[in-house]
Amino acid sequence: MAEARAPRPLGKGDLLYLVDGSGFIFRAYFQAANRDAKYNFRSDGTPTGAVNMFCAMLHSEMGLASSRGPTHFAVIFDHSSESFRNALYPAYKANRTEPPEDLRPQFALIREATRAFGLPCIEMQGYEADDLIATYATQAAAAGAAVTILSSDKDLMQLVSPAVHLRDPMKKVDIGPEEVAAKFGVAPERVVDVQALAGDSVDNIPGAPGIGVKTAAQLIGEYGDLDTLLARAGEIRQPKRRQTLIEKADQIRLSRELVTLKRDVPVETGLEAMSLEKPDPEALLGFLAEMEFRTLTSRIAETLGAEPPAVVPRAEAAGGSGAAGASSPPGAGHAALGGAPGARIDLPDLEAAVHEVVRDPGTLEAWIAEAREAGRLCIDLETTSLDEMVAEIVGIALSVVPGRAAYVPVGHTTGEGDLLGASERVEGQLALEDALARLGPLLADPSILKIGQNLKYDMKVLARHGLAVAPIDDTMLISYALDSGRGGHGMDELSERHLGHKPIPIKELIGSGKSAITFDRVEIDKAAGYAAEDAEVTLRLWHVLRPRLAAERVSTVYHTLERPLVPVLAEMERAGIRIDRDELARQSTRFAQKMAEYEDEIHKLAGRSFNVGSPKQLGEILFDEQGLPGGKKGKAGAWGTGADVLESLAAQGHELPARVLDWRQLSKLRSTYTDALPTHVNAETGRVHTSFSLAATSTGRLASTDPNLQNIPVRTEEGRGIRRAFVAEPGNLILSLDYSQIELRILAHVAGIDALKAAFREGQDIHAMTASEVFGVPVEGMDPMVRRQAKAINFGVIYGISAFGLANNLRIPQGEAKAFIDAYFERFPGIRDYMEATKATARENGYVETLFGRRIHTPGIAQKGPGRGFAERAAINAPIQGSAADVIRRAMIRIPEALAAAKLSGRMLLQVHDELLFEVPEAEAADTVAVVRRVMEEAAEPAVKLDVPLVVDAGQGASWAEAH
DNA sequence: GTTATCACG
DNA sequence: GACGTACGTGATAACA
Repeated sequence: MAEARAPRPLGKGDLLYLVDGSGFIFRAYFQAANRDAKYNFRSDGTPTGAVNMFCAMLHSEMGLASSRGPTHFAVIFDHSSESFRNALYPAYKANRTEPPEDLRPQFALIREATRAFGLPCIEMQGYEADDLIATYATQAAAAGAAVTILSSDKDLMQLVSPAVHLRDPMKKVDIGPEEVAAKFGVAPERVVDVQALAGDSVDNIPGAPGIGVKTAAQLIGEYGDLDTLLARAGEIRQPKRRQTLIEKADQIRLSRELVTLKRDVPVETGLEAMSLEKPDPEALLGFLAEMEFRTLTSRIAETLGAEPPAVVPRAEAAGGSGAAGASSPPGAGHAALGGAPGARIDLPDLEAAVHEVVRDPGTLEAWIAEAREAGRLCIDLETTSLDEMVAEIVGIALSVVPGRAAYVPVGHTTGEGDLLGASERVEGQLALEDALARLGPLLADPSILKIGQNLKYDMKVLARHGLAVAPIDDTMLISYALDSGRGGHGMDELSERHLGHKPIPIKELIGSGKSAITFDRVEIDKAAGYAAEDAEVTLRLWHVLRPRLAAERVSTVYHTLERPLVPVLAEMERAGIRIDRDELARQSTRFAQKMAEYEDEIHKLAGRSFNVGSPKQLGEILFDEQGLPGGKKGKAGAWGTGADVLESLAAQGHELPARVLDWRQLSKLRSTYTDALPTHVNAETGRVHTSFSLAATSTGRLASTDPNLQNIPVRTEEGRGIRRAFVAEPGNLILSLDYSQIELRILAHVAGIDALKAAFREGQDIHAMTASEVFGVPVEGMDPMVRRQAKAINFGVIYGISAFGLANNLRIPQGEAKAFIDAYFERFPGIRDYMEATKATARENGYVETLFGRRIHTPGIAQKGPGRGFAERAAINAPIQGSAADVIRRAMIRIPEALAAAKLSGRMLLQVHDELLFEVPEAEAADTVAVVRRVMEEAAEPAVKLDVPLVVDAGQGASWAEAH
């Protein structure tokens, strides 16, 4: 129950937000149009996009979740286009245009929305919103309160004072007296004088012809104020200006009257009525649900701690029939959707989609026929596990046209499984094998496009049933090609970003954490609503995203680097890699013994027992109790105990940190590798099957998960032992082929550094050569330390070098690091040029590109503050890391066919950024190396002809340790 | 769920 | 002149 509003007078310590409602409306409208105009309608056709954005903006500005938000809040609107100013000057705002057609019906709804939020909604005949804002701001400031006006209208800048600030709701910048002075060149009190002189073409204020803001500010600065200026106009040197000011004095005074806001409007609503209260959930959520804002309804229900009401699409409610089970398409659109793939079409309302549960072969065949007719099909499997190697199919969601989707349940069981696990198959489902037998030919049909979100998952599950899926289009990968760097590419995120719709969270069906159930135990009707929505949303995303590929010139990236990799990775992942569990168990035991010894020693050194694995406790021991030097607390107030800190303490001769480092290394190896890897062995295949994410990184690299096989230890002897457990089947060998220095080679190419290119062509030691050039020492008999430093510089360059970073890495003073960098740039000025050029590109375009055209967006490069340096270094690194990633992708795509053409039976197992791992029959090892090496070294061609050779090193053995 | 740490290229 | 920084990832344990 909402409490009755208690009027609370406003005074010192209070903060009043005054929203320029009319400005907000236009912002909301264009924001919505920008998002995706197609979805800005309620199911009955009422345009609601601006209402939706307006509500979202209000919600965020009210700051209900925060305690530092406003105490008072009001939204002010223009009553009509006429005001007292028209009496003064009939042409006032005469050249304003009519609001857009689809915005006009939203004005009333927006006022309704404001009231639903429980906010005063204020307007007055004869006055503009700005006058009311001026009046309230003046009153509030006089009462000692602070005021923030939410508007981007520069006419309001005259109101700014220490107590009254202006804030642009989109740009989120706060405008105080200093910012006004920066913009107008005068203090806020004199802004009207400047405006009076400069005039305003938007509002049709005449002003002084030939005088703009710059000149006006200069004149006011010189003479103090407008009256003085006009009185002493005769003194002005420039004849033309003098004449204008004398002749147009009346017009200028009139202009000032027009731009000066009225601060004494006889307002009816008092400030006390603006005290901000929590909205009445019933009224607000009711309104939002009526508008059919599903995402906003649930989000706001969450802030209010209330139950979100059901959102029932009007069209459907009016039609009277339930959604599920209806088999005829809604009147909208089927005919309109027959266009070519990716053609621009009008999508029917998402909230009104029809979800059909398919329980008999005939209905499934009807859907299959429809897909054949359309030439495409969106598919999404529901299964019992995220692990494709064990997942059982529970249901299949299909969609052919937006607006309709089907769910074919095949493996649902009774949810009431008791502790004995007794759960029975639910009646009324097609048999899995029957459904797959019918769908199989469709999925393999080369004339039918299969659309999905992360189809690699579905393809792997289907492959276990002997089904192939081709050709495909993957919305996740389309998004990745288009928008890498702009956010994630998961379906829920894409739906919110592009469709303005929040799909049903899986949590609502299966719960989360320990109490989560498997999908087969979800009721069929619930599952259908969820699954059908996913398939339909995916198809809608395809309609929205696919045309952008060509329009934004990233089709080639998608078609040559993303899509063809899907079947290749699916096969690698399905192959898996054999691990020697006994070897890992032996190592684990050895590590455990060693750790126990270290632990005893550590506790003795500390003088008491504690959890060595707790950085917090360790920090207290080292820095509070033992008082060791060099302690630094992080932002959380905890002592830093990272390896770098402990190493420097150990280097000073302290034993405790040295032992902790030893302990930590073993702890890491044991928990992450020797103990965790065996749990990932698949019961059926006896091998470990990682999953490669295609769209996880911003640069085009893959990422390996569950388990991550791209970070198996190699740098230390102890760690390298883990690789002995990655073994080939008897009679086979592990092959490892890796690109030598690929990122530096790409740098030499893109930056066009002749000396580096030549060094690579001649096969020189690139770090030694760098050292020789930078430090002026001969390569022969070089001090290994000097080479190490040059190596660090080379890596630094790839990362967007900074003196701080290099100093940290080499543990040298920052000044020395800077001298190194200066010397380096002195010798290789082209590198600095390249870095500057890359930053400039990123600033101009908002993205950088790899050699193969992959785009990596760099939002954040424009911002000020510490974030920018970050974004700049990422922008420098991205084309280099990304081009290398593209090269190995191209190689991977070609390798299966190259092996097949050479009649070689070896399998590709893993990719580790610049390395590929294979398992091959012993007899084929030499030939396989030859074929793969050739493909890898030529991978850039013919798209790009590198000025430097790519060189691939190869190794082989019974295990990864031997092959590397 | 977030943070600190550490494994890889 | 100060600020805060090497690029890109994922898994684990501790802690809240």
